[in-house]
Amino acid sequence: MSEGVDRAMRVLELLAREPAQLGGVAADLGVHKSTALRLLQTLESGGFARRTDGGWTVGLRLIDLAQQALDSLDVRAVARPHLAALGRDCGHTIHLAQLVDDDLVYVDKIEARGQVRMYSRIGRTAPLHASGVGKAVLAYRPQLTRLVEGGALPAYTPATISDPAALRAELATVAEQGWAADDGEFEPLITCVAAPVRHADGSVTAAVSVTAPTVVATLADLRHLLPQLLATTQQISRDLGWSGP
Amino acid sequence: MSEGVDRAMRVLELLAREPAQLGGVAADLGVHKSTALRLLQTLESGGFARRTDGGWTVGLRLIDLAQQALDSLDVRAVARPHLAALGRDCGHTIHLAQLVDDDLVYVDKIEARGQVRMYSRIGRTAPLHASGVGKAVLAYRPQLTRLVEGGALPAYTPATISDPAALRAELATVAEQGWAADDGEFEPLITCVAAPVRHADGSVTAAVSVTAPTVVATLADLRHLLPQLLATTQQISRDLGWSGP
DNA sequence: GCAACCCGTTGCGCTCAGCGCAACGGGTGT
DNA sequence: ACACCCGTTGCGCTGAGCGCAACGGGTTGC
Repeated sequence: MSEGVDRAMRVLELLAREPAQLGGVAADLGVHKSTALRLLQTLESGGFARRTDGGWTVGLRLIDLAQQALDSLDVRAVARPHLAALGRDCGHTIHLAQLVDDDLVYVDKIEARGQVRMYSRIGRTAPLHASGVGKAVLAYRPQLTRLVEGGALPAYTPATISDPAALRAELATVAEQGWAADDGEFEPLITCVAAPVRHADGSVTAAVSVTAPTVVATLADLRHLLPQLLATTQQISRDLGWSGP
Repeated sequence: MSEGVDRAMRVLELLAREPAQLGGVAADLGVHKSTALRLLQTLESGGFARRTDGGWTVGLRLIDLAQQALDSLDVRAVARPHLAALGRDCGHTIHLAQLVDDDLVYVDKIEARGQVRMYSRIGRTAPLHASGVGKAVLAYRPQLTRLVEGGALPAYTPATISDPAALRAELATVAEQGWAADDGEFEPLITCVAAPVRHADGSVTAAVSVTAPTVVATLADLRHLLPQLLATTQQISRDLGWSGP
């Protein structure tokens, strides 16, 4: 474990939240100002941090590298045009989430018209038991389902499914119908429908969702979009080499 | 200068390009495998690197932090809905580039329908003398123009303006007409029109462009979109607090 | 089935990279 | 003019981090 590198990551976590002055960085790390300064100077030399009027902020090289890493994800590259088309057709926010180890991470997002604020952001994880994309993936991964059921099922809203038996029943329904819904289970007043994306070998490691605030579209409204959603995820799956049902 | 942190940044540069095995990382850094392994383990503990079947790759925490840093850019948040609307209206790729110190960096991009490959990517810098957004910013920043003219003006294509006097004349035209064009000056067969974005104090530190391959739209075609582009950049400027001409 | 090879990994002794301290220059506020 | 705070640098000291040697495991070739 490298102490300097650990500190550097903590600095970047801090600066991503908001710019900070040297004294604030030193205090946050619990080191002398000269130590913090040298660390920031090193990060600056690599483009990972930069100076602003107010102090220090995240450097653009970090942003460039992150974008490069995102662009190299196969699923995202293949899915992008399909997601864009679906977004144009239905006018709602579209998400693509991919399983990474045991976490489901948003890797693409087509935002709807108008300023709709929601939790999801590229790079953030989706709760497996309390999101449409999460349930759309869990329904086809029994081993991961057991892992999730064996852990805590936090109740984010009154609608969250926190009972393992209820979750199992819900996932059986999802598997049967081929899609999942989220009716305010993670964020109140945000609903979505989601469907799984299959890899060439048929395994499910990603999912797509159509999401909207309930003032814009109710779950019933979104269900009308299931044909387009399913067509989209099947097309993405075929483009990934899946030979179909 | 922290050697460990410097190495960590170099590892991330490597992994963003493509996943690598431990031996490859050690060789690239010029250190022992045990040293490289400990460094990777540290990065993994912070979520900046993760293991894959093939070795090591960039971790999703890095992507999340980068997205968070992007989301905190005022210009981007304000501009986003306007760029989306412009993209819908004209059907071409829209860029937002912001000046950071003396570099102009793409901070947002609305991609057109269809798979159009071009150099620009969020996080990458645009060449100031050889791009529409670059010239749209330079035209209003005499000091930066002097800096650019005093340096090299690389010729990326036969159309690149490499002569300082010719660039000065071009920038005078841009200032007069209020917009810039790029007719294959950076990438052959890629054209755009661009206009500056003003901050509350009237200064120019960002620009928006409408870009297309010439097989899709010629420069003459894009010029027809100038009214919408100018309306968009003026609206963004007003939303940033600019009181107008 | 066995040997050779390569991978990732860990414990440990040694040393120099990185630490905090003290001092500095500069800007701001009273 | 003085006090305060900021960012910054040189330097002596020490423990964090280095490479080495050895390990376990998987794969390949014979």
